[in-house]
Amino acid sequence: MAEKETIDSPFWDFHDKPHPPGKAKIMAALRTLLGEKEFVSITISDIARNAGVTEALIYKYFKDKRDLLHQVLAEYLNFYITGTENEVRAIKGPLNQLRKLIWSHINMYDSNRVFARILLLEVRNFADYFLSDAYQMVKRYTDFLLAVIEEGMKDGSIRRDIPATVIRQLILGGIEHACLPSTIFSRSIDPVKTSDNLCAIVLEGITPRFQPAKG
Amino acid sequence: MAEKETIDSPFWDFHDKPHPPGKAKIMAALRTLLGEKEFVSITISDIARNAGVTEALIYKYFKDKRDLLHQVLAEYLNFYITGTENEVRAIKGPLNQLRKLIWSHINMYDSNRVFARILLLEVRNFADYFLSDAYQMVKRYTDFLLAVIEEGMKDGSIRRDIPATVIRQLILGGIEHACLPSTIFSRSIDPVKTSDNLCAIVLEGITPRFQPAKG
Amino acid sequence: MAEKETIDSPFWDFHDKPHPPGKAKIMAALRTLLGEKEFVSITISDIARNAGVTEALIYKYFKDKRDLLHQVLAEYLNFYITGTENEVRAIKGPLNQLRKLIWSHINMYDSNRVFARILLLEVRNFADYFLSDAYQMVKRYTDFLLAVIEEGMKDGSIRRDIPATVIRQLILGGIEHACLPSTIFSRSIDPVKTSDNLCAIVLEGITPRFQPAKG
Amino acid sequence: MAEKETIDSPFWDFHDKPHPPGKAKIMAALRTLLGEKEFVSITISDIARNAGVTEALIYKYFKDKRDLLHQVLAEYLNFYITGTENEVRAIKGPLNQLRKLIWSHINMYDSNRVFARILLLEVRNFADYFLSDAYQMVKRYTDFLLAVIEEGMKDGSIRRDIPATVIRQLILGGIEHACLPSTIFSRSIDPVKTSDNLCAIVLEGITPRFQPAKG
DNA sequence: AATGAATGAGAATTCATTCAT
DNA sequence: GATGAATGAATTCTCATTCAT
Repeated sequence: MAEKETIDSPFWDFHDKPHPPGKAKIMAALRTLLGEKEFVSITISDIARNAGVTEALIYKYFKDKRDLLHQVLAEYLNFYITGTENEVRAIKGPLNQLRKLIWSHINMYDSNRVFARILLLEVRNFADYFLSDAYQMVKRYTDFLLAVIEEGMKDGSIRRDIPATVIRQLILGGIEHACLPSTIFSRSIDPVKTSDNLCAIVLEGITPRFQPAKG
Repeated sequence: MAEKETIDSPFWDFHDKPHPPGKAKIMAALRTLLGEKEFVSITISDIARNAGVTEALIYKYFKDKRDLLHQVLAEYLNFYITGTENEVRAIKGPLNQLRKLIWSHINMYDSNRVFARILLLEVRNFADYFLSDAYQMVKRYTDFLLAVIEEGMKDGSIRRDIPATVIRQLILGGIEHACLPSTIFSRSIDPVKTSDNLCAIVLEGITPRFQPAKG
Repeated sequence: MAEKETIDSPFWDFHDKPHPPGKAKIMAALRTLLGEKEFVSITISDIARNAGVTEALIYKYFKDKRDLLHQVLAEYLNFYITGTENEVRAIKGPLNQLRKLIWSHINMYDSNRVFARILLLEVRNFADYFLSDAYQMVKRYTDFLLAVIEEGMKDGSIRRDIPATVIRQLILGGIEHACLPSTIFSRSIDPVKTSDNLCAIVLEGITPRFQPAKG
Repeated sequence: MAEKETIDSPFWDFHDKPHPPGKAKIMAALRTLLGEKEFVSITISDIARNAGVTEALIYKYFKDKRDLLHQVLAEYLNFYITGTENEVRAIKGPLNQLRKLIWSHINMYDSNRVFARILLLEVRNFADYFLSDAYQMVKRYTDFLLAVIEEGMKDGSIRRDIPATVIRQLILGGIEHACLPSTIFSRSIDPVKTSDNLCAIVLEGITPRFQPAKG
């Protein structure tokens, strides 16, 4: 998962126009605090103190507390999704690509609890999330996943009698199902084992097979 | 799961001395509100308004907001556990009893989302829960489960080389794993299918079997 | 200080018509609690709990919290003043009577911190005190003190060129001055030494003396 | 006692960086209210109303009600102590300095009842006082007093056979004893007479004297 | 680009008190 | 003579947010 980049430069530098220092400090502060407690119990005052800026500055850059969360999320998602897309494209064969995607996704949840919790828990109940850039990034990601599946249908490696969107739902649901409890109770996930298990079931189910001759 | 009783009389009437009207209204109000939003975002003022009482009355009957939650929980658990114990005792054979228990448990989570969410999510992070009556009820329940397992060991229907507490943990963990995601995202659970799956794995694993002759 | 009575029967039984049990328990509870904390931080609920009665009963017998305080005070003052008057009357000579009075007063403050604090601190800032029975008792006491002084003026043992009320004020002020710091900081008072010191100054000042022949 | 400064500029302007207007108004409001009633019965809402600010602003500048009290106190003490130190240093001879110190102290209690009451009564029962800046100022003051005494020992004007700290305790205890009742009952103190009396006893006791030849 | 000052709305909790029975 | 149920007004404190500079 893009080890190169994380060593040279963290994902929050990955921008055309880098953030002004204050904005960057604020986002970093929220990231830090999310590692310590839930979003609801993080206060603007916490964030400001942690960032070494005044509370007012937060409202210069962000509409409100949730907007800050969404921007932090979008930034991370942009980093993760862009990286993953590139890596996946470098692989041959839709099934192998799916494997890679599933592993990457689970591995991301495991190695980045903060974002796992935000994505799986904090963000979904609020309407404004679905209007945010972060949600746009997620859509870009699921569109990419869909494209991989459709590619597999086109080249015959994935059965065509189940709608691609259903298959996508199955995969995303499976990942979620596998990672949610660990995320909630802060247990670690074994990404290899978990993705292997999931692939065993899912890939088995979606690949076409010889019709066994009846009778 | 004691359908009969829920028709004639709801579980919150199940008491020798019924609650004073105000207390009952408060508990009912919390139950209602928990169906609408998370515990953290329910305010005392919400509860009071919903119950049609003053905020002060809540503090007459409950130490604080969490104590109210625990009492609501304890009341429900008392109802559920007592009912389940009776039904399970009426069944012959520890394995059948386990089956019944597992199904009841999952079915309770499915048909009572509010309590499922409280038990699986809201309550665990706070120390005072473990001092509450509600937790005592849970302990009574898990003791009962343990007793069923031990009974099975005694009569030979459950293997004796795994500690009973480990088996219990396996069952409870399996139930949790199966129900948590549905609970969080308010999806419905298919209790029969879910418990069948779980039983298939668990019961298979804990019943003794003929040693296949080697070679 | 009336040891006999305190052994046979405590002062709160000293009434023509004894209190109904609930009332007695309430007053006893306040007395107890005053030994533990300030009046302001004693709640009606504290008192009720301590007395083993309901809060409502307190309002059956007392207009409000301060009225309860005043009644407790009045009861004690009645006991103390009646006892002291009798003892003082049994003594011959106004100067000896004054001595006795001063000692008794100081000794009461020392051996009964609760009442010392109430009288010296809690009660004075509130207008309703001066309308209470307790204040009437205090007036009876200071009247008695005045009478002793006037008796001394009549029989020539006390000088007549200072108004009796001024002398009384001197005595009461002296007692207060001597006892207040100990009361506030919960130090013990040595009644004998303290009253001896006070008498040395006061009695010296108020007794008539030979006019030294001038020049 | 630095009369000059109190005319030109009140002590609460004595700072390098003056307080923000809101903070100053809050502190002034508490000072005012302390002249009217006890600290315990002054509410945050009282203070805010009196200062013409919102209650929330109080918590911007002060941790809580007691912290506000301590800061008000510290500010006054800083003013008083600094002024007194300077005046005392301008005097020659430790005994004269002690005289000045004692008079200043008593005079301060007399002319500034509000602070006298806080220092003598309100503040002592609470642990956090002893962690406050105000207490640090008091310590600075008593250290200064000790230094004067030790200076006197060095130059032979104060006897060396009593520990300096004991002498200090004697002086401070004497002042307290002399001022407490007047403070509580809002009577005025005569600083000259009171300090003369105190000095008569104390200075007499601590100066070395010719040993009278025995026999 | 950033700050300092201030706010309004509302959170949990406390407490003296009332009243019908 | 005593209780059980309930209240209203206050209290301390929190927090997201705004705005002039």
